[in-house]
Amino acid sequence: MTARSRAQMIDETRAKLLRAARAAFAASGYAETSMDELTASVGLTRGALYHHFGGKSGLLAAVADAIDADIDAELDRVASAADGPAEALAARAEAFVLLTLEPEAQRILFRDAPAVLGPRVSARDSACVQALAELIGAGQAAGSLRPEGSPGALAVLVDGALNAASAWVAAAEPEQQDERCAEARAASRALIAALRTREPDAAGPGAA
Amino acid sequence: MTARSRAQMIDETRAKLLRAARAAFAASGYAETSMDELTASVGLTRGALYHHFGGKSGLLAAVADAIDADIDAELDRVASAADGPAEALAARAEAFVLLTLEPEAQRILFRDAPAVLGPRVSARDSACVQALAELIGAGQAAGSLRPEGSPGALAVLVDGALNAASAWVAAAEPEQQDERCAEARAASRALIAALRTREPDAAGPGAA
DNA sequence: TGATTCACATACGCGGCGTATGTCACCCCG
DNA sequence: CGGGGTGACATACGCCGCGTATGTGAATCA
Repeated sequence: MTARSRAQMIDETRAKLLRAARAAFAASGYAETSMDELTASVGLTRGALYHHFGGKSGLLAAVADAIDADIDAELDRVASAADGPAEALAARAEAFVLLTLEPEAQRILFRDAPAVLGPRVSARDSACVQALAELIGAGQAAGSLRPEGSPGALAVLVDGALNAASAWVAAAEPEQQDERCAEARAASRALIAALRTREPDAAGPGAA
Repeated sequence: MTARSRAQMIDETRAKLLRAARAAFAASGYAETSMDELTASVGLTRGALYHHFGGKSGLLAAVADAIDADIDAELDRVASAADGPAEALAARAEAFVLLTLEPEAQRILFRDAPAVLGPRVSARDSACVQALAELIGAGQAAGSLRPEGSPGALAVLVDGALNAASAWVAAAEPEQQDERCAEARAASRALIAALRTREPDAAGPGAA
């Protein structure tokens, strides 16, 4: 029983750091979060931090990865209900704006991580972008999405648009929040709709 | 002659700080730029910095404003040649991706400024977003752009998409840069084209 | 059971920021 | 035209936070 308690302790240490960092970064931001306080808050010191994550930015990267994975998983669940890539794309877009309104995504994924980790990292980051690219490619192949533009590039654009929409909503005063949210979702829907071919797949490819 | 040299000296001090900061922030990033070195490089001390800009972040804000204004002005020139809002929108989008490839825009406008100044500031920042919103509104009114989605929200989305496209190109390895750039421009064109109405303004509203 | 390794804690030094305070030149007004 | 006031900086101080080098005790393995 103690045989594996070693490995368990390690995992738990990592998990504690991750959880605390996720909360602290979301609440106070990366720069304003002291690693001394962070580690002390879970009964550790900075030594553990540097051992497991290599430094403050390594911790940020791990946190960002976790959040991105969570969001992507949730989007997958949402989109799996839709039939056809164009529908799935629309579903993902709509859900994305809502899912990323929390400080975790806003502050960590959209603000701090790109700045600290660099765009190269934050572009690759996205399981979300990957998923978008695949859906767009499938939609183009099925004829339900306009064929102009490569799936990869379009995915980047769409992801950027959705990120901006989400940030725009989150940046609103609480009173305007709901109004902006509706506006942003409508605009997102319009943008995705614009990418679809106007004639349904009349004589187009059959099943999707 | 010395009568106005006082005000001139002040302006020149500000300008020296601005210029040095613009170069240093673009080259090394905000966090890695020491204000001691920055001010010393133009023969001043941090005292001058805090006097004129209130602090490091104030300097960043001033630099970001300047860059944004430069880009917006250039985009205005480009778009003024186009006839009709939809054409102007397309022209701005295409030019935007190219104009923002330099480190000044990439590093300062897209990376550091949003993170340090906050999204509220960096959303408002954009003279560019304003311009997009006006063009979209005009295009919708003229019938050359699809009417779904509010101009304000769509402008945010389009701006986000273009920012992402630009960052995506800039993040590429030098060898892939040209290829990605072409791809990004094509995708941007496709996105804007998708927002246009397919039938020209056949029996639509007359004047803009 | 002893040596080794690993997961942390401790200790140190440095740089950078913000602020409080000082100083000197210019401006205004009597 | 000269003295007080104001503004544009420079100087000095203290603090915090990071990274790294080093120490230590417990668990693992031979």
